[in-house]
Amino acid sequence: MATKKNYWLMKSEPETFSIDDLSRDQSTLWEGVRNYQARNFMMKDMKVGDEVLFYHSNAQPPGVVGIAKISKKAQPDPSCYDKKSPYFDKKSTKQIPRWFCVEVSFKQKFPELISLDEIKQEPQLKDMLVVKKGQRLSIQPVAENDFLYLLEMASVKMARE
DNA sequence: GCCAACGTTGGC
DNA sequence: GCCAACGTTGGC
Repeated sequence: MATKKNYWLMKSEPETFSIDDLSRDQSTLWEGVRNYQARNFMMKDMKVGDEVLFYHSNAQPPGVVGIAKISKKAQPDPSCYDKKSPYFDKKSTKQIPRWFCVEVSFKQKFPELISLDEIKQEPQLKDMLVVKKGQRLSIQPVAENDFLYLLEMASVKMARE
């Protein structure tokens, strides 16, 4: 069992749930993940205290808008039992839940987003999954170095203002 | 709105 | 277990 802190990138469409929504609510259950790879990251690898790059997808421009942290480990995703929810899944039962979600808490909103384009322009960040073509996973692991480098980019921007 | 890149489903 | 058809994601 790893004790070292892990880093992640989590995508959300701002029209559905933005960094401002998280800032207002302070914490949220990350419901609606219906991809096994993403689910497995939440179930197996995410720990309370892990830090998260909050990413706006389908946005103009798309990019990292702030920082969040994992505040509760994975639990069965309540939205898969809700017939009215777009995330309802009749194959998921209370006895054998198929989908899980973690709780994510607000940490910080960047004064200015780090756009996908800027990330692509940094040779340092070329291994980040988010810049790779066809990488659609909504939850991605992030290397510590890349996480820190991105924070540095955010603080440089801050200082410039 | 388009479409490439995937992931999932279901017939066989 | 293969694979075609279909659905989704998400940048552009």
